[in-house]
Amino acid sequence: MKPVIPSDPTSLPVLPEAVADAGREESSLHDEILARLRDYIVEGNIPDGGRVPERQLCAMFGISRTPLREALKVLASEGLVDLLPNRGARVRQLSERELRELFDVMGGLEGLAGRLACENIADEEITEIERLHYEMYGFYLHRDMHGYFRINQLIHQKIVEASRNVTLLAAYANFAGRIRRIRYSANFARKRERWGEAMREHEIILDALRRRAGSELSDILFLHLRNKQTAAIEHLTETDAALSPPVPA
Amino acid sequence: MKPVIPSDPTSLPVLPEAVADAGREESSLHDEILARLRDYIVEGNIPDGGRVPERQLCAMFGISRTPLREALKVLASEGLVDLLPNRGARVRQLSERELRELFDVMGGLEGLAGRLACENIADEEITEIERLHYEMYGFYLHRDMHGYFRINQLIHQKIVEASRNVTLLAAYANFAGRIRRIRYSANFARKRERWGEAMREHEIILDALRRRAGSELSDILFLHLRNKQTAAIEHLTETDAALSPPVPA
DNA sequence: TACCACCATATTGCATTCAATTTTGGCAGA
DNA sequence: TCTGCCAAAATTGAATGCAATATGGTGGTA
Repeated sequence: MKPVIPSDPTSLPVLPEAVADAGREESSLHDEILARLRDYIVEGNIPDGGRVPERQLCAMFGISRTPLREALKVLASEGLVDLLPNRGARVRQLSERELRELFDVMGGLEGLAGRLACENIADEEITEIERLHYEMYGFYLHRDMHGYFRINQLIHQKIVEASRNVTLLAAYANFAGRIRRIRYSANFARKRERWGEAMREHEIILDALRRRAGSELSDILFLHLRNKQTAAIEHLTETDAALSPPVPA
Repeated sequence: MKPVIPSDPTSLPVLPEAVADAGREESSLHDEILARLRDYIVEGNIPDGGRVPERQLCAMFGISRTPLREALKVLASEGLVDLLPNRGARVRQLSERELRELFDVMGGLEGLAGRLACENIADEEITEIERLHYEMYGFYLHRDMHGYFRINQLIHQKIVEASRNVTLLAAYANFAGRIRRIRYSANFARKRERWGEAMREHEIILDALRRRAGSELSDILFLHLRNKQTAAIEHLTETDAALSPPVPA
């Protein structure tokens, strides 16, 4: 008398987790679905502006429509999808303007994080970030973009964590999720010259953090994100123009 | 065979809107319920940490549990309520720590708004804010706290709007909603000395805005909110100690 | 041939229903 | 009287069903 019978594997592609997670009778199916659906969308499995077919996803996840619809409402409030009355959900496609806005908000949040971090960070955390910084510098010298980016993300994450503000951390994660789709493609957009510039900015960031100059760190972090914004927008408009004609509403 | 029979008015208090809104067959019932429920909670109709009784609210709003539960999920993602598995929703009671964090995030967002406003604000908008500023100063001189506060909120709102960033505007509104309950009670917490201090800060804010000194404005706005934070926390701990013993989980 | 009206189908929104977990009340035993 | 346990009631989580709206296709007319 299992409550959820995983949908017939022969009829529709069932994601592996649908079966694998049967073991962990944790808390709520809703949260599970929410996280899975968010990942599914963020990872780009549905084209920009494409419909999010309720019934199909239900079959895929092996659940009924109720928890899926709840998850969709939450994702809509997070800004990942648009919910048209009586016309279903569509994955929200970010206009260039929204992308700019998101980067600016991320910049503001990181700036805030830096300011707060200067108040609260422990010396050994600074040491850890210094270590990461030099590790990243190594990747820069070896022109290892992948490694560079991994450490880069980690440093920013460490700064946000050092703010000791879990509310900020959650908001940051939320906004980061919204641009993650873009970031995937923009990761390797960095022109060489921008790369060096970013590296220099990171040195200033580290310096300000060492001196615990909150206001200064706030400024440089915002500017750092602004420059990321510019690079991402440039990359996006280039690839957009090359690849995808505007999707009809 | 009407699908929804509005609950018997004699049995439970039905909010007036439940009947009044029958006329405007607008879009989704869900959004309507979401907004109404959010207001209902924000306005403090449910005690801090108290249970949010699904069935009772359904009766009150005259709907079934499905849309209400959807709304609850969204409110949970907004941080207004906690959702305990199999144990229903409780209005999230803000710890002092969370309150501090929220004020800091608000400060960060306002600081960001100020920075962006300096880039984008039109001259006539500055003139308008100046006008509001002097109007507020009048209320200050006449010791009219209510009027002062109204204009104060308006000025901050105008700055956020001048950022020309609707994403930021939405995030700001979200966080503002979370502390609105507190603000209601903290509105009149301002000590006289703090009041003068706030007024001086506002003059610096206006000055930085006039000179479009973004980084400077960002700093002062954050500090301004920090001072508000301190005042609110002081007020809250005072009244908390006086009025309410800690609510058991 | 192009355009519009109309009908069949699919999809969505919400209510209802059912299973499962928690909570409560009571009872027995210490 | 207090404690532990068990059963009944209440409440939640998820599935299903039904009405309303959108979608897509067909036929008729200009």
